[in-house]
Amino acid sequence: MVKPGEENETRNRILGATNELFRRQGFNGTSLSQVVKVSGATTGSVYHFFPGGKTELAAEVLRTSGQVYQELVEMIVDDADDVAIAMTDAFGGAAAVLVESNFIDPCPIGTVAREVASTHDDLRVVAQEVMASWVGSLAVRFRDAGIAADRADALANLVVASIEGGFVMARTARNAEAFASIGEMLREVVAAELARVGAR
Amino acid sequence: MVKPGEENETRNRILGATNELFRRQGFNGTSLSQVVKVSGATTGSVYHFFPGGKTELAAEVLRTSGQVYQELVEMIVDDADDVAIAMTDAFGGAAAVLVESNFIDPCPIGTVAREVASTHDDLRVVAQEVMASWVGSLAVRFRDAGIAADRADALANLVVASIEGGFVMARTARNAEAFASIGEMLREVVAAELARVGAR
DNA sequence: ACCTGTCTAGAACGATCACTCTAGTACGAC
DNA sequence: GTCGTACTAGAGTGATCGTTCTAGACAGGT
Repeated sequence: MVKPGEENETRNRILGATNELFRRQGFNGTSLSQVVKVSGATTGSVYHFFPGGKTELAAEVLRTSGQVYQELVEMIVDDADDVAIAMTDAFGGAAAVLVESNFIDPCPIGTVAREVASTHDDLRVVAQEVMASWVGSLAVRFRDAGIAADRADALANLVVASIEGGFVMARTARNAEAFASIGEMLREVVAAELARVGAR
Repeated sequence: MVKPGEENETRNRILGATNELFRRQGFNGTSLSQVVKVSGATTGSVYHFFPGGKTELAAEVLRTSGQVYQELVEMIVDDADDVAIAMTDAFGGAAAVLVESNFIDPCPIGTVAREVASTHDDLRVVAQEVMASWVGSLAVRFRDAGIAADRADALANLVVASIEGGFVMARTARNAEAFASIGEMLREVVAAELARVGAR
């Protein structure tokens, strides 16, 4: 019996395996038989924990991994000397992860979102909520640094788009140099904005 | 009998149908039976023109649509008053296409690239060549506007990443406002770079 | 001891996948 | 006319897909 709030180990193994498989192959490229094999669970367990099947499983993967990424970025920003430096910290860290993982996609959300946006509206909405949350979280921190609300929103959108696009490019080229250089450009852009508002 | 260099109509219908299907559903989400149905061709014709099957068909779609996009962007840049204005022109145009097409993906390359980068290395290489060509084409135009080579490269990478990431966000949110705002931010970034080199 | 609910186990289902194969049509060359 | 090539046509292949289903294991609560 699992107490409320407590996490089930098999369920977590299924989520972890699916996350990794999505990052390599996307949603349509990943079969439940692969999930069963990699996670070490059985078909029965998968449908026990995710009665809605592959779609429900995917939704949960997007939500959990979206939150992990948000918390990671927030930690990086809050630990940095200012929000401009945080850009190179975040992009540099992600670049290192890309190289270490042999250019597996660092994040399943962008891939899955683009695959299913026209075919699985429920998954599209989940991905949209996750991305909106990222943008909102970043915008708050830009505002806290003294940047006006509308500029903070525009900046946050640019940063999130650059991360997603940078993942595509780095993964495709199997090379993270361009990715790191994007982080450096964003550092300059944010720094210029901070200088404009005479901040910090 | 098709003369050399002449284009075959059925082949083009197959390519066009596959392009559209990839933009809605990606590579793994699109079946050859769908391609056959939408194009009005037959399985025999598909394998006649693309003996390598789905992979060869996909490679050809990526190449042709990559070239179309490159020529479009080059036209926009060359028609604009300067490379900064070209940013809002390009992003504004793409935003309009997004809305008109009901947020079908404007471009199959990013989606397919991310799906298959770990599983179909030949397709990954094709996508990489296409993206590298985009970056190169943009970088040349930034250099022509007086921007130093390394800055031009970094700027071009940022722009291409922002386009790809912007597509993901707009398609997921079914809303192109953030996409257009990214174009405006890039216009400012490029304009600042032009001002720095005292150009044009 | 015996429920009850949670979770595991995996065979089986019909549908669909990418792909192959054989047969046929259309047409220019000669 | 009759060849050869380009192309169309679609039934058939085995494999694998997402999902369902039945059966059983294991744990408290009573």
